Amino acid sequence: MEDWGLQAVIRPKSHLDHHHHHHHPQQQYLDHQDYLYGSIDIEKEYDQSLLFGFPHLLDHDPHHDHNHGFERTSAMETIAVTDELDQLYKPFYQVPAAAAADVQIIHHHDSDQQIQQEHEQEIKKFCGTAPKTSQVTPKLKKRKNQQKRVVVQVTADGLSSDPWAWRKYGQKPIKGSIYPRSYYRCSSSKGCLARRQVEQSCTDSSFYILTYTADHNHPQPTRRNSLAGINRNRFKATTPKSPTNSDNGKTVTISKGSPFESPSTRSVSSFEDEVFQPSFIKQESEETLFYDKFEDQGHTVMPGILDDDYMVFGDDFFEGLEDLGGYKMDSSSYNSSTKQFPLVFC
DNA sequence: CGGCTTTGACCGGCGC
DNA sequence: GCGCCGGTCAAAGCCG
Repeated sequence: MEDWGLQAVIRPKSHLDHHHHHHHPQQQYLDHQDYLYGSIDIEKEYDQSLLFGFPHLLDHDPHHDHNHGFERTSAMETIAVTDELDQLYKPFYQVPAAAAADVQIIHHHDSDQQIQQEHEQEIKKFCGTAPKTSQVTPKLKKRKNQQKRVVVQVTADGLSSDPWAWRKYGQKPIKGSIYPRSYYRCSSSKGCLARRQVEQSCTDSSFYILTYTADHNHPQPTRRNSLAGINRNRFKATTPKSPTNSDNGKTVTISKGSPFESPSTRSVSSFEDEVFQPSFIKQESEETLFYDKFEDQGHTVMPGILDDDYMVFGDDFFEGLEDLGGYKMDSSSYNSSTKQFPLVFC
Protein backbone atom coordinates (compact mmCIF):
# COMPACT_ATOMS: atom_id res chain seq x y z
CA MET A 1 0.00 0.00 0.00
CA GLU A 2 1.11 3.48 -0.67
CA ASP A 3 2.36 5.78 1.93
CA TRP A 4 -0.11 8.54 2.46
CA GLY A 5 1.09 11.99 3.11
CA LEU A 6 -0.06 14.13 5.91
CA GLN A 7 -1.45 17.48 5.05
CA ALA A 8 -2.14 20.04 7.63
CA VAL A 9 -1.71 23.74 7.70
CA ILE A 10 -1.41 25.11 11.13
CA ARG A 11 -1.71 28.70 11.97
CA PRO A 12 -1.17 30.29 15.29
CA LYS A 13 -3.97 32.01 17.04
CA SER A 14 -2.17 35.30 16.89
CA HIS A 15 -2.64 35.36 13.20
CA LEU A 16 -6.35 35.51 13.54
CA ASP A 17 -6.17 38.03 16.26
CA HIS A 18 -4.02 40.39 14.36
CA HIS A 19 -4.95 39.99 10.80
CA HIS A 20 -8.31 38.48 10.36
CA HIS A 21 -10.42 39.52 13.17
CA HIS A 22 -12.70 41.54 11.02
CA HIS A 23 -12.64 39.41 8.02
CA HIS A 24 -14.88 36.66 7.09
CA PRO A 25 -12.98 33.66 8.24
CA GLN A 26 -12.86 31.94 4.99
CA GLN A 27 -9.50 31.49 3.51
CA GLN A 28 -8.15 29.94 0.44
CA TYR A 29 -4.66 28.80 0.03
CA LEU A 30 -2.45 27.90 -2.75
CA ASP A 31 1.17 27.46 -2.97
CA HIS A 32 3.61 27.39 -5.76
CA GLN A 33 4.39 23.79 -6.16
CA ASP A 34 1.36 22.20 -7.52
CA TYR A 35 -0.46 21.97 -4.29
CA LEU A 36 -4.03 22.85 -3.99
CA TYR A 37 -5.30 24.55 -0.96
CA GLY A 38 -8.95 24.28 -0.35
CA SER A 39 -11.14 26.75 1.35
CA ILE A 40 -13.17 26.38 4.44
CA ASP A 41 -15.79 28.52 5.98
CA ILE A 42 -14.61 28.22 9.48
CA GLU A 43 -17.53 29.54 11.43
CA LYS A 44 -20.06 27.77 9.38
CA GLU A 45 -18.33 24.49 9.26
CA TYR A 46 -17.36 24.45 12.81
CA ASP A 47 -20.89 25.07 13.93
CA GLN A 48 -22.34 22.60 11.60
CA SER A 49 -19.85 19.99 12.56
CA LEU A 50 -20.06 18.20 9.33
CA LEU A 51 -17.89 15.34 10.26
CA PHE A 52 -17.51 12.83 7.60
CA GLY A 53 -16.16 9.80 9.24
CA PHE A 54 -15.37 11.48 12.52
CA PRO A 55 -18.50 11.20 14.59
CA HIS A 56 -16.66 11.62 17.82
CA LEU A 57 -16.26 15.27 17.07
CA LEU A 58 -19.97 15.73 17.23
CA ASP A 59 -19.77 15.56 20.95
CA HIS A 60 -17.42 18.43 21.13
CA ASP A 61 -18.65 21.70 22.47
CA PRO A 62 -16.66 24.35 20.70
CA HIS A 63 -17.38 26.98 23.28
CA HIS A 64 -16.30 24.98 26.22
CA ASP A 65 -12.66 25.22 26.93
CA HIS A 66 -11.49 21.98 28.30
CA ASN A 67 -7.95 22.36 27.26
CA HIS A 68 -4.76 23.81 28.50
CA GLY A 69 -5.75 27.18 29.68
CA PHE A 70 -6.52 28.88 26.43
CA GLU A 71 -9.73 30.71 26.40
CA ARG A 72 -12.30 30.73 23.71
CA THR A 73 -14.15 33.90 23.32
CA SER A 74 -15.79 33.78 19.98
CA ALA A 75 -16.66 31.51 17.18
CA MET A 76 -13.81 33.02 15.31
CA GLU A 77 -11.28 32.36 17.96
CA THR A 78 -12.68 29.01 18.67
CA ILE A 79 -11.15 27.61 15.61
CA ALA A 80 -7.88 29.16 16.45
CA VAL A 81 -7.56 27.81 19.90
CA THR A 82 -6.35 24.83 21.73
CA ASP A 83 -7.71 21.60 20.53
CA GLU A 84 -5.48 20.74 17.67
CA LEU A 85 -7.29 17.52 17.22
CA ASP A 86 -10.39 19.29 16.18
CA GLN A 87 -8.26 21.31 13.88
CA LEU A 88 -6.73 18.29 12.38
CA TYR A 89 -10.05 17.00 11.34
CA LYS A 90 -11.48 20.26 10.26
CA PRO A 91 -10.18 19.92 6.74
CA PHE A 92 -12.70 17.23 6.22
CA TYR A 93 -15.70 19.07 7.43
CA GLN A 94 -16.30 20.06 3.87
CA VAL A 95 -15.32 16.85 2.31
CA PRO A 96 -18.17 15.71 0.15
CA ALA A 97 -19.79 12.42 0.76
CA ALA A 98 -18.00 10.92 -2.17
CA ALA A 99 -14.69 11.49 -0.53
CA ALA A 100 -15.85 10.44 2.88
CA ALA A 101 -15.45 6.86 1.91
CA ASP A 102 -11.80 7.49 1.29
CA VAL A 103 -11.40 8.97 4.68
CA GLN A 104 -12.73 5.90 6.27
CA ILE A 105 -10.56 3.70 4.21
CA ILE A 106 -7.54 5.58 5.29
CA HIS A 107 -8.40 5.02 8.88
CA HIS A 108 -9.74 1.57 8.60
CA HIS A 109 -7.45 0.29 11.26
CA ASP A 110 -8.16 2.81 13.93
CA SER A 111 -10.73 3.75 16.40
CA ASP A 112 -11.69 7.37 16.48
CA GLN A 113 -9.97 7.87 19.75
CA GLN A 114 -6.85 6.33 18.43
CA ILE A 115 -6.91 8.48 15.37
CA GLN A 116 -7.23 11.49 17.53
CA GLN A 117 -4.21 10.65 19.59
CA GLU A 118 -2.13 9.63 16.67
CA HIS A 119 -2.79 12.84 14.84
CA GLU A 120 -1.69 14.79 17.80
CA GLN A 121 1.43 12.75 17.96
CA GLU A 122 2.03 13.09 14.29
CA ILE A 123 2.16 16.82 14.48
CA LYS A 124 4.47 16.68 17.41
CA LYS A 125 6.61 14.12 15.77
CA PHE A 126 7.34 16.30 12.81
CA CYS A 127 7.27 19.69 14.34
CA GLY A 128 8.78 18.70 17.62
CA THR A 129 6.06 20.43 19.48
CA ALA A 130 2.39 20.74 19.30
CA PRO A 131 1.09 24.13 18.37
CA LYS A 132 -0.50 25.71 21.35
CA THR A 133 -3.02 27.36 19.18
CA SER A 134 -3.68 26.23 15.74
CA GLN A 135 -5.94 26.37 12.82
CA VAL A 136 -5.91 23.80 10.17
CA THR A 137 -6.90 24.52 6.67
CA PRO A 138 -7.67 21.85 4.19
CA LYS A 139 -4.91 21.43 1.77
CA LEU A 140 -5.79 19.79 -1.42
CA LYS A 141 -2.84 18.41 -3.12
CA LYS A 142 -2.11 17.00 -6.47
CA ARG A 143 0.99 14.97 -6.58
CA LYS A 144 2.24 11.54 -7.26
CA ASN A 145 4.76 9.75 -5.13
CA GLN A 146 4.86 11.24 -1.75
CA GLN A 147 5.55 10.40 1.73
CA LYS A 148 4.30 11.87 4.88
CA ARG A 149 4.32 15.58 4.84
CA VAL A 150 3.33 18.02 7.47
CA VAL A 151 2.87 21.62 6.57
CA VAL A 152 2.90 24.07 9.41
CA GLN A 153 2.39 27.74 9.01
CA VAL A 154 3.88 29.67 11.85
CA THR A 155 4.96 33.13 12.78
CA ALA A 156 8.57 33.91 13.41
CA ASP A 157 8.06 32.91 16.98
CA GLY A 158 6.73 29.59 15.90
CA LEU A 159 9.99 28.73 14.22
CA SER A 160 11.75 28.65 17.52
CA SER A 161 9.54 25.87 18.75
CA ASP A 162 11.28 23.35 16.59
CA PRO A 163 13.68 21.45 18.81
CA TRP A 164 15.33 19.38 16.12
CA ALA A 165 18.74 20.08 14.75
CA TRP A 166 18.65 20.98 11.09
CA ARG A 167 21.39 21.49 8.63
CA LYS A 168 20.74 23.50 5.57
CA TYR A 169 21.64 21.82 2.32
CA GLY A 170 20.03 23.93 -0.29
CA GLN A 171 17.96 26.89 -1.24
CA LYS A 172 15.94 27.48 -4.32
CA PRO A 173 13.79 30.22 -5.68
CA ILE A 174 10.32 28.86 -6.06
CA LYS A 175 8.09 29.67 -8.91
CA GLY A 176 5.12 31.63 -7.78
CA SER A 177 6.73 32.99 -4.68
CA ILE A 178 8.97 35.92 -4.17
CA TYR A 179 10.61 34.06 -1.36
CA PRO A 180 13.07 31.24 -1.77
CA ARG A 181 12.65 27.89 -0.13
CA SER A 182 15.35 26.57 2.11
CA TYR A 183 16.01 22.89 2.48
CA TYR A 184 17.16 21.33 5.68
CA ARG A 185 17.99 17.85 6.73
CA CYS A 186 18.24 16.53 10.21
CA SER A 187 21.80 16.87 11.37
CA SER A 188 21.69 14.86 14.54
CA SER A 189 21.83 11.45 12.98
CA LYS A 190 23.60 10.55 9.81
CA GLY A 191 21.00 8.17 8.56
CA CYS A 192 18.06 10.31 9.49
CA LEU A 193 15.85 11.03 6.54
CA ALA A 194 13.87 13.79 8.16
CA ARG A 195 13.64 16.91 6.05
CA ARG A 196 12.40 20.37 6.63
CA GLN A 197 11.59 23.06 4.15
CA VAL A 198 11.23 26.64 5.19
CA GLU A 199 9.78 29.41 3.16
CA GLN A 200 8.14 32.66 3.87
CA SER A 201 4.49 32.79 3.06
CA CYS A 202 3.84 34.85 -0.01
CA THR A 203 0.30 35.51 1.07
CA ASP A 204 1.38 36.90 4.38
CA SER A 205 5.04 37.59 4.80
CA SER A 206 4.72 37.49 8.55
CA PHE A 207 4.30 33.77 8.28
CA TYR A 208 6.68 31.00 7.54
CA ILE A 209 5.69 27.73 6.02
CA LEU A 210 7.45 24.75 7.43
CA THR A 211 7.17 21.52 5.58
CA TYR A 212 8.33 18.40 7.31
CA THR A 213 8.87 15.20 5.42
CA ALA A 214 10.12 11.79 6.39
CA ASP A 215 10.67 10.70 9.91
CA HIS A 216 13.41 10.98 12.44
CA ASN A 217 15.00 7.67 13.21
CA HIS A 218 16.38 8.77 16.51
CA PRO A 219 15.37 10.58 19.67
CA GLN A 220 15.56 14.28 20.09
CA PRO A 221 18.96 15.74 19.34
CA THR A 222 21.26 17.24 21.86
CA ARG A 223 20.81 20.87 22.43
CA ARG A 224 24.42 21.68 21.74
CA ASN A 225 24.20 20.27 18.28
CA SER A 226 21.16 22.23 17.35
CA LEU A 227 22.59 25.42 18.68
CA ALA A 228 25.73 25.34 16.64
CA GLY A 229 24.09 26.44 13.46
CA ILE A 230 21.91 28.90 15.21
CA ASN A 231 24.76 30.76 16.73
CA ARG A 232 26.67 30.82 13.54
CA ASN A 233 23.81 32.08 11.56
CA ARG A 234 22.94 34.63 14.08
CA PHE A 235 26.41 36.00 13.95
CA LYS A 236 26.42 36.32 10.23
CA ALA A 237 23.00 37.78 10.01
CA THR A 238 23.74 40.52 12.43
CA THR A 239 27.09 41.31 10.96
CA PRO A 240 26.34 43.79 8.22
CA LYS A 241 29.26 43.21 5.95
CA SER A 242 30.44 39.70 6.35
CA PRO A 243 32.17 39.35 3.00
CA THR A 244 30.10 36.61 1.52
CA ASN A 245 31.61 37.38 -1.79
CA SER A 246 31.60 35.39 -4.97
CA ASP A 247 28.08 36.49 -5.42
CA ASN A 248 28.84 39.84 -7.00
CA GLY A 249 26.63 41.77 -4.73
CA LYS A 250 23.66 39.60 -5.26
CA THR A 251 23.55 38.50 -1.72
CA VAL A 252 20.74 39.95 0.21
CA THR A 253 21.20 40.01 3.88
CA ILE A 254 17.80 39.61 5.31
CA SER A 255 16.84 41.14 8.54
CA LYS A 256 14.01 39.71 10.47
CA GLY A 257 10.77 40.10 8.62
CA SER A 258 12.05 41.83 5.57
CA PRO A 259 11.15 40.44 2.22
CA PHE A 260 13.48 39.09 -0.36
CA GLU A 261 14.30 41.31 -3.21
CA SER A 262 13.52 39.16 -6.14
CA PRO A 263 12.95 35.58 -7.03
CA SER A 264 16.04 35.57 -9.12
CA THR A 265 18.16 36.44 -6.17
CA ARG A 266 19.68 33.16 -5.38
CA SER A 267 21.89 33.95 -2.53
CA VAL A 268 20.15 34.90 0.60
CA SER A 269 21.24 34.54 4.12
CA SER A 270 18.92 32.20 5.86
CA PHE A 271 16.50 34.56 7.43
CA GLU A 272 14.45 31.83 8.89
CA ASP A 273 17.10 30.87 11.30
CA GLU A 274 17.37 34.34 12.49
CA VAL A 275 14.18 34.01 14.36
CA PHE A 276 15.91 31.47 16.50
CA GLN A 277 17.87 34.39 17.74
CA PRO A 278 16.00 34.93 20.93
CA SER A 279 18.44 32.24 21.77
CA PHE A 280 19.20 29.38 23.96
CA ILE A 281 17.11 30.46 26.84
CA LYS A 282 14.01 30.56 24.84
CA GLN A 283 14.77 27.38 23.02
CA GLU A 284 15.51 25.62 26.19
CA SER A 285 12.35 26.69 27.85
CA GLU A 286 10.25 25.75 24.90
CA GLU A 287 11.79 22.39 24.76
CA THR A 288 11.16 21.83 28.39
CA LEU A 289 7.66 23.03 28.00
CA PHE A 290 7.24 20.61 25.20
CA TYR A 291 8.12 17.65 27.31
CA ASP A 292 6.12 18.88 30.23
CA LYS A 293 3.08 19.11 28.11
CA PHE A 294 3.59 15.64 26.91
CA GLU A 295 3.77 14.22 30.34
CA ASP A 296 0.77 16.17 31.39
CA GLN A 297 -1.24 14.50 28.78
CA GLY A 298 -0.11 11.12 29.91
CA HIS A 299 1.58 10.35 26.68
CA THR A 300 4.68 8.30 26.66
CA VAL A 301 5.54 9.17 23.15
CA MET A 302 9.08 9.73 22.24
CA PRO A 303 8.93 12.33 19.53
CA GLY A 304 11.06 11.27 16.68
CA ILE A 305 10.60 7.59 17.09
CA LEU A 306 7.97 6.39 14.82
CA ASP A 307 5.86 3.68 13.61
CA ASP A 308 6.36 3.18 9.96
CA ASP A 309 2.92 1.95 9.28
CA TYR A 310 1.28 4.92 10.76
CA MET A 311 -0.86 6.53 8.19
CA VAL A 312 -2.53 9.81 7.92
CA PHE A 313 -4.40 11.70 5.33
CA GLY A 314 -2.71 11.02 2.10
CA ASP A 315 -1.94 13.19 -0.81
CA ASP A 316 -3.87 10.94 -3.03
CA PHE A 317 -6.85 11.43 -0.90
CA PHE A 318 -6.91 15.05 -1.88
CA GLU A 319 -6.39 14.40 -5.47
CA GLY A 320 -10.00 13.94 -6.34
CA LEU A 321 -10.99 17.06 -4.52
CA GLU A 322 -9.29 19.60 -6.60
CA ASP A 323 -12.39 20.59 -8.43
CA LEU A 324 -14.30 21.15 -5.27
CA GLY A 325 -13.10 24.53 -4.29
CA GLY A 326 -9.39 24.36 -4.42
CA TYR A 327 -7.55 26.91 -6.43
CA LYS A 328 -4.68 26.24 -8.62
CA MET A 329 -2.20 28.75 -9.71
CA ASP A 330 -2.17 29.59 -13.32
CA SER A 331 1.39 29.03 -14.27
CA SER A 332 0.96 30.87 -17.52
CA SER A 333 0.81 34.13 -15.64
CA TYR A 334 4.35 33.68 -14.60
CA ASN A 335 6.69 35.52 -16.84
CA SER A 336 9.74 33.40 -16.96
CA SER A 337 11.83 35.87 -18.86
CA THR A 338 11.42 38.72 -16.46
CA LYS A 339 11.03 36.56 -13.39
CA GLN A 340 8.14 38.67 -12.39
CA PHE A 341 5.15 37.33 -10.61
CA PRO A 342 1.69 38.75 -10.67
CA LEU A 343 0.77 40.34 -7.43
CA VAL A 344 -2.23 38.18 -7.07
CA PHE A 345 -0.02 35.40 -5.85
CA CYS A 346 1.78 37.33 -3.22
C1' DC B 1 38.97 20.49 12.97
C1' DG B 2 34.17 19.53 12.79
C1' DG B 3 29.96 21.23 11.62
C1' DC B 4 27.73 24.76 9.50
C1' DT B 5 26.05 27.81 5.27
C1' DT B 6 26.46 29.13 0.60
C1' DT B 7 25.74 28.27 -4.10
C1' DG B 8 26.31 26.47 -8.78
C1' DA B 9 25.74 22.04 -10.69
C1' DC B 10 23.24 18.09 -11.23
C1' DC B 11 19.29 15.07 -11.62
C1' DG B 12 14.71 13.25 -12.25
C1' DG B 13 9.82 14.09 -13.06
C1' DC B 14 6.65 16.26 -15.85
C1' DG B 15 4.33 18.83 -19.57
C1' DC B 16 4.49 20.32 -24.17
C1' DG C 1 13.23 15.27 -27.00
C1' DC C 2 13.49 19.46 -24.69
C1' DG C 3 13.03 22.74 -21.24
C1' DC C 4 11.21 23.90 -16.79
C1' DC C 5 11.06 23.12 -12.04
C1' DG C 6 11.84 21.33 -7.48
C1' DG C 7 14.98 18.84 -4.74
C1' DT C 8 19.68 17.36 -3.73
C1' DC C 9 24.78 17.22 -4.07
C1' DA C 10 29.11 18.74 -3.00
C1' DA C 11 32.95 21.97 -3.13
C1' DA C 12 34.36 25.96 -0.92
C1' DG C 13 34.54 28.85 2.75
C1' DC C 14 33.21 30.39 7.50
C1' DC C 15 33.18 30.00 12.49
C1' DG C 16 34.03 28.66 17.31
